[in-house]
Amino acid sequence: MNIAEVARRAKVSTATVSRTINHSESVTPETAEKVRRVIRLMGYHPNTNARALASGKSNLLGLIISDIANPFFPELVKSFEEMALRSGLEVLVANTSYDPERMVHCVRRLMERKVDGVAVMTSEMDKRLISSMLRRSIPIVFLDTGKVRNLVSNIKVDYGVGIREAVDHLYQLGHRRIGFISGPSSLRSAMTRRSAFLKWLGHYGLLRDEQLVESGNHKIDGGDAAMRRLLAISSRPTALVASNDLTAFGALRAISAAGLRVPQDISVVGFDDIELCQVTQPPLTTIHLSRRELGERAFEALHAILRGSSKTGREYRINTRLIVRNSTARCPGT
Amino acid sequence: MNIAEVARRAKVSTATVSRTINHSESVTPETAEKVRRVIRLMGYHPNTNARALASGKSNLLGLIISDIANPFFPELVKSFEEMALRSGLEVLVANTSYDPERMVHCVRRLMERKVDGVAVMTSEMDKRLISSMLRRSIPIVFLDTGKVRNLVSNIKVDYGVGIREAVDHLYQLGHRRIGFISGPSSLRSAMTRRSAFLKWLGHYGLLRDEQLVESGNHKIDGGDAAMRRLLAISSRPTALVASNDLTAFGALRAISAAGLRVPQDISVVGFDDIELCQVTQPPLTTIHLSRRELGERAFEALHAILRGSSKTGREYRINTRLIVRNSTARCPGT
DNA sequence: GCTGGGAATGTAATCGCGTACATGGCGGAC
DNA sequence: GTCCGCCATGTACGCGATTACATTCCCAGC
Repeated sequence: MNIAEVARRAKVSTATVSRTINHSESVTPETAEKVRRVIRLMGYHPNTNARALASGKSNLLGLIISDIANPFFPELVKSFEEMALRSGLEVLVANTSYDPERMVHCVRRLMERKVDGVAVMTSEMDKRLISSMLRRSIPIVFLDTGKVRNLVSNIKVDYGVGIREAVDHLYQLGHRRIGFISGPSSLRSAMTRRSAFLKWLGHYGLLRDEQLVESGNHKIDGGDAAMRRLLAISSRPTALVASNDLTAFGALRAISAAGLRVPQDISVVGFDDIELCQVTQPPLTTIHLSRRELGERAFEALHAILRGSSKTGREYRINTRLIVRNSTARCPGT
Repeated sequence: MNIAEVARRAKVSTATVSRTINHSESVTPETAEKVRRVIRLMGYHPNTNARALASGKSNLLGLIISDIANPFFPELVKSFEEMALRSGLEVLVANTSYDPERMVHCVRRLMERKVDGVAVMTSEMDKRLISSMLRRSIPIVFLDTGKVRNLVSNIKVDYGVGIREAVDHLYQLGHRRIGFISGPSSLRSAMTRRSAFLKWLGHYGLLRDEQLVESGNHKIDGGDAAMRRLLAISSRPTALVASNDLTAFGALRAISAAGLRVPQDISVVGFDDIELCQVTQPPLTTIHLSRRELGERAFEALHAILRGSSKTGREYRINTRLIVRNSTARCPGT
C-alpha cells in the first residue's frame, strides 16, 4: 500500500498524490478531494522513512536530557512533545545518564535519524559534537550553556532572582546562618546556583568564615548525607537552601532523623518546585523554575529557526521566583 | 557521505560495505577490516531512514504510556530504553494523555515509522488498532490487558499478593474499618486493584454496609478530595489503602489538613512504591510494583518475538509485595 | 587439463517517496 | 485564427541503503 497504488486508484499520478499530501504547489480542489477520499478509503499512511529519505527532513526533533527518572525532566519532556505534536513534529528523547560518552552516542543516533533539530537540556556538550551537528545544519538550543550564533539558540535561566528572593525571605525571618547544599560540581547550572547564592549572601552581609556550604548530588541520598554533615557543625545553620528539591527532600529526611522539626527548628528552601513539593510534610518552600515553560521555549527556539526566516539563534530568558509554603518560619530565638 | 563513497574509497562494492556493516553473509576478514578502517576514517554513519526503507526494519520500538509526568512511568521508560539500547534498538515514546483518540494517533505515528514492535503500557486499546498492527506483523506486549496469542505477549501483574499482604498487615495491627481510594473507573488496572482489595476484605470478614470506598483519579488532588470525603463519615476508617502512591500522598495531605496524624490516628498504605514514598513524612508503607522489572519484561517480551524462533507470545508475571514503612501503626484504642 | 561447485564479491533492482523538469490544455491578447 | 504563457498534472530520477541474482575466482576431483 504505497503512493503508487493511491495514484492508480485515484487515477492521477504519484506526483499529484504527493502534492496533495504535502499541500505543496497547486492542486485543483476537486482532484485534491478525490485523492483524499481514496486515501481515507484505503487507510493509507505515507512511509515516514521514505519521506525522510527523499526529502532529507525527518520531522523529528531530538531532545537530550540527563535522566528521565529525575523528576525535573518529565514535565519538560511532556511540554516539549506537546508543542512538537501541535506542529506535526515528533520527538526522540535521549537519556545521557549524566555520562559524556553516552551523550556522544545519543547525538550520533539522533544524527543518523536525521533529526531536524536538537534541544540539549543537559549540562555542557563537547564542542566537537556541536560542530559536527552544525556542519549538518542541525539547529540546536541549549539550556544555559550555549553561545547564541547561527543555528544556535540558548535559554538563559535567571537563577539569581529566585535565589535572591529566597535569601531575602530567610533574612526577613531573622535567619543569619543560612546553609547551602549544592549539586555536583560537574554541573554548570549547579555551580551557577551556588555562586548566585553566595553572591546574595554577601549582599546581605551573611558570608562567614565557617563553611555552611556542602555539596550533594542532586538526589535524595546526597541531600540527606550533606544535611547530616551540616547538622554536625557546632553552630549549625538555622536555615537551608538546597540546589534542587530532591536535595531538599533528603535534607528534610536527615533533619527529621536528627529529631529536629521543620520549620520550627530549621527552615528549608528547595529549588525547581517539582510537583511533590506540595506533598511533603511540611510542604516545601521552594524556588520555582517552570519546566513547562522550559520545554515550550526550547521548542519555540527550534521551531523559529526551522520555520522562521532567519537562521540566527537568539537568547530566551526564563525567570525563577520564590514560592513560600510551610517549610520556612521565623528563626528560633528571634 | 554515503555507502557508495565508502565503497569507492575502500575499492569494493556497496554490497560488500553493506555486508560488513551488517555482519551478514560472508566477507573475508581482511576486506572487512579494510572497509571498517575506511568507515572509521571517514566518520561514516549509515542513514537510518534508507536502511529502514530498504530493509523494512527500523530498529525502533514503540513504547506507549499514559503520561510521562506520572511518576509511575519514567522508571519504566528508563529501564525499557536501557534494555533496548543494549540490543542496539531505539525507543520512540508516545504519550496518550489517557485519551483514546490520542492513542489512535500514537499508534498511527508508530506504524508510519515502521516500528518493529510496540509495548502498550496503558490501559485498554481499541481492538481495531490492535488488529491493524498485527496485520502488519508488529509484535505487541500489553500490560495486564492482552490475551496471549500469535505476536502478542502479556505482562500480568499479580496485584492480589501485595494487596492481601496489606490487608493482612492492617488486620494484624487491629484495624477493622479499612477504607480504599480507587483510581478512575475507566482504568482496568485500577478496577483490578479495587476488586482485589474487596476480595481480601471479604476474606477477613471486614466487608461492611457503610461505604468506605471512594474513588480518586490516581493523582494527588483526587486522593486529597476522596480522603476528605472519607474523613467526613461518622465512623471514619482507621486505615486506608490507596490505589496508587499519588493518591496516598493526597490522602496524607487531607489527613494532615484535618488535624489528624499518620500513623497515630490513621494508617495509610499506598501502591506502586515510587521513589518519593521514602521522603514523605512519615515514609509511606506501600505495595511495591517494580517499574524497572516491568520495563525489562516488556522489552524481553518483544525481543523474544523479534529475535526468537517462535512468533507466539507468552505470559509474563510480575509480583507485588508490601513494603512496611512508617505510615502504618496499631489501630488507636486497641 | 577440464569441470563443477562453493565462497567472495559485484551488479543492479528495489524500497516509497519528493521534486525538477516535461507536457498538455486552455484562455486571453493580438 | 494563432500564439504565448500559465496552471494543473505527469514522467522519471534520485535519496541511501538492502539484497536477489550474476559473476569471478580458486580449488578439488576426475
